[in-house]
Amino acid sequence: MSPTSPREPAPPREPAPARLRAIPSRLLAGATLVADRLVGERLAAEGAHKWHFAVLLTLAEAGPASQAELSRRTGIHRSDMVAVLNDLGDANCVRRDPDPADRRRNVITLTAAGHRRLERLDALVREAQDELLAPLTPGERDELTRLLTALADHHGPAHPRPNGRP
Amino acid sequence: MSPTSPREPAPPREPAPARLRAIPSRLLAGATLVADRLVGERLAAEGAHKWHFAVLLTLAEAGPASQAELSRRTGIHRSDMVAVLNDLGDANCVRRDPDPADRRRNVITLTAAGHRRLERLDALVREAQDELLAPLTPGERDELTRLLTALADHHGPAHPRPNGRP
DNA sequence: CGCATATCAGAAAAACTGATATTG
DNA sequence: CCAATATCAGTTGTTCTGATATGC
Repeated sequence: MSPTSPREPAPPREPAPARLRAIPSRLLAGATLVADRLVGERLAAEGAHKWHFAVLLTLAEAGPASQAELSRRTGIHRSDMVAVLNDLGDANCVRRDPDPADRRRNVITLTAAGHRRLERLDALVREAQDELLAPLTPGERDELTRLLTALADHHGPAHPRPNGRP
Repeated sequence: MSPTSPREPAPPREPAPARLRAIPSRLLAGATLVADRLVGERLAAEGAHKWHFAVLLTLAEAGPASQAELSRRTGIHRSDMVAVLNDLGDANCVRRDPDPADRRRNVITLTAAGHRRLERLDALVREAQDELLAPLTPGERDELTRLLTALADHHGPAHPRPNGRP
């Protein structure tokens, strides 16, 4: 049950070469790994995944939407959105009603329970961010966020995109 | 063959909610996705993966090592190291000799061809970093690297670690 | 015996592909 | 007829688990 239970005795680490440690893409990957673990462990303790949080927050901020809209806004693939909404629906966090104006669509709406659930998950996610950024001063945290936002703005929405493989 | 060939017509993007976009762990994940694509595409064009680069660089900087040492230094799992070294061995980039002092170990050594291969891959990786960091000034690039290094130093080696799942 | 090493076979998680039926 | 939507079934990629044989 405890999400913080390493079962292997923490392998002794040997130092990675300095040149390897200084490569930005590797630093990013490492930080993302830590961040995903901090967020994931906390959400898992509540039986949730980051997808649920992303969908709930998107509904709260942008209002009811079709599944395709939610997919584009959160970056979760349309095929995977179905299961996420099944989970949220089973927990009565969202309603899924056919759109009378366009009967291909389902209108996904946040319920009161969904809003409460979001508040709980949001607290956990904020906690995780605090632990992640603990070694930085408040000014440095803002600066990091600013720099990462600049990267996101420049490179476009960094959601998973279609594979460019033949 | 072209690694930059999106085959789906680039789906129209709807804006992600501001609160979602401002979460550091999500910004990190997005930047990592972009970074991995930039690096991966370039290396794939040479028939390489980031693992090959990491192993070659580690050998060049820290000298010959056993597979277990390489695994701990690069963060690549021991089980996966085998295939990576098979690839590098097939391309004559490394030699894999039994260690006379400890016959459980293989001593992995960088060859001259491996060193040339590293130089080529290193140029591609540097290129990718430049494209990734293009929107930032040189000062900002250093600052980003500094902040990410602080995170890495604080949270320990951010290599994939054993799963804390029962 | 316990522990590390190299290796292999396969599970698990995540993202993606492709097909389908339905509706605009 | 073509485009979008929701859904399902299956594939690819990567990482991790578990087991084995060997040697310290």
